[in-house]
Amino acid sequence: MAKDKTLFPKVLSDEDTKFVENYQPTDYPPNAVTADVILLTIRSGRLAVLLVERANPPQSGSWALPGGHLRPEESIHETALRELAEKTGFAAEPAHLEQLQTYSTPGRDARDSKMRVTSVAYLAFMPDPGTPRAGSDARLARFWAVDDLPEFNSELTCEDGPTLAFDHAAMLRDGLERAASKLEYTTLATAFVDEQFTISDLRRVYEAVWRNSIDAPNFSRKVKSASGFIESTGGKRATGRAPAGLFVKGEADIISPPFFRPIE
Amino acid sequence: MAKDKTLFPKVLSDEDTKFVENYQPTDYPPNAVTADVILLTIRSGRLAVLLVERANPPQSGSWALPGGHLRPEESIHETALRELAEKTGFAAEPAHLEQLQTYSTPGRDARDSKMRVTSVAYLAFMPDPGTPRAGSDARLARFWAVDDLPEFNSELTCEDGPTLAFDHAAMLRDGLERAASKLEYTTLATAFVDEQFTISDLRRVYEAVWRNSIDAPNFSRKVKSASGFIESTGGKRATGRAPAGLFVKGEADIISPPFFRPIE
DNA sequence: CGAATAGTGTCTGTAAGACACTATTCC
DNA sequence: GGAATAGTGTCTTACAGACACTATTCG
Repeated sequence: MAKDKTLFPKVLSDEDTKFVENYQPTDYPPNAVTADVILLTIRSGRLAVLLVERANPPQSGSWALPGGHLRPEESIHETALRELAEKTGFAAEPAHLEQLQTYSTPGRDARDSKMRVTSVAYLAFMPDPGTPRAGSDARLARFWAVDDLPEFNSELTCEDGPTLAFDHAAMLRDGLERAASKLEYTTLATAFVDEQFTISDLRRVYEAVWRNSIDAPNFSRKVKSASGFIESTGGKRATGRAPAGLFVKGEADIISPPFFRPIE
Repeated sequence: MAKDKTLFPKVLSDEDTKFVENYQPTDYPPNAVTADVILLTIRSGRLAVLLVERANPPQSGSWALPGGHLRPEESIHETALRELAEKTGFAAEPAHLEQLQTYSTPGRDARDSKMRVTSVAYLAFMPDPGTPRAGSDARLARFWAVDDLPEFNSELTCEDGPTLAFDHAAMLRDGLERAASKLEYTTLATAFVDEQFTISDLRRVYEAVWRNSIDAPNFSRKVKSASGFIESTGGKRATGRAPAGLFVKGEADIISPPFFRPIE
């Protein structure tokens, strides 16, 4: 189809072939491109983000989102997945990974005086994957509940938890907003829970991400009537007090009509 | 405030100062970072996008979104504004400019074999600014109605209009979707009209971007009841048959409750 | 039994969309 | 008058949210 032709022109014009042959990358100002990943999960009913303690400069010793440099042969999306695996030792890919935004303000990285560093932030969701193990140039890797981060909870001070390196606090802020908004009109809440889940599991995802409480009866009816959101397995889980129906994700990606956050 | 500290660390640690001093950009694979702008406007009731005919390789002679390289001292946002001004000669900045997405698939640019080219796409809205004049490395610059582009109208063939260079068709597709969705929950439709406008002007923006027709009576009531969307100037415009009330943009940026596109 | 959770039914307010109807201007 | 546009009123349907109520399990 035509899309392939524009995306990957297999045949270059003679002019372009010559142009590329004579092209000297060193004639241009140097740039670095990196991917940083905001991996969110739900732990004990609280929204948590994966952070690593940096082992190397710049900002060695401070906490940051896992990330690293684009390699010549990979897409930036692949960079995000690779860095996540390297820095945390998770075998499983996140249930959802999407590009968030690109950050390039001059001065955001100490190296900017010699080479501009442009970072593409990615947003990822997955069920609680347990404890990460720090890899490559990370000293530590762990999940932090978002409201245990001083920059996201005005009741805490810098002494109470990590403050973030670079502009990663801004990235996280944008990621949290995107996550909250995505739950409104997509079925991505299911990316936070196991393959089989109860409606209450799903409701707790919404409550953690939206930081509010939701009327359980109304939520239950809404989810069941949104076509393609969830499908009953017929099974029951007796973990709580009353046995709850078990469900799996349906085929739909979009909720119609959307669920709305209460207006703040 | 804390945000400034993380974004622009004025004081580097000794370790970081040393690290930056010893940093050799040429030790790393070369990268280029560019900004490409999807500038949308409404012309004769139709949604139109600004394209330039490329004067230089790669893909010289084909039509593309205006764009160019990040310079060492500027943010990528500033690159977008600068390239737009250079390539089209518009004195006025667009009424709205936001980052859309970053494109980095290997092979998207012929130069990728020597240096990866990562492009940050921007989405811009403005009232019809008249005819652009081609500047810097553009042979021609003009607006194209989106449904005069063969890649966006299945009834046209390549003979009937320009097909887009690189992956710019994918960018435009994403931009159109973003624009349509932004009109649902923001007041950005006002970025397409002059400072003073009638409710029908605003409705025609929605109709052009959403590619549908909207019931005028319902639209009128909805816009007027959405607090902060528009404010009456008291004036009237007699251009049409019946005189229509004139309005300016209100202080709100978000429409609550949102306007919804009809489900396709 | 009492507490906690799962799930039902029912009511109210708000808003979207359909559409009949009136008002104003230009030809 | 007739066509085009601007703007009103009103009706139906749908859904969000409040909340009373029942059912099931564990301590």
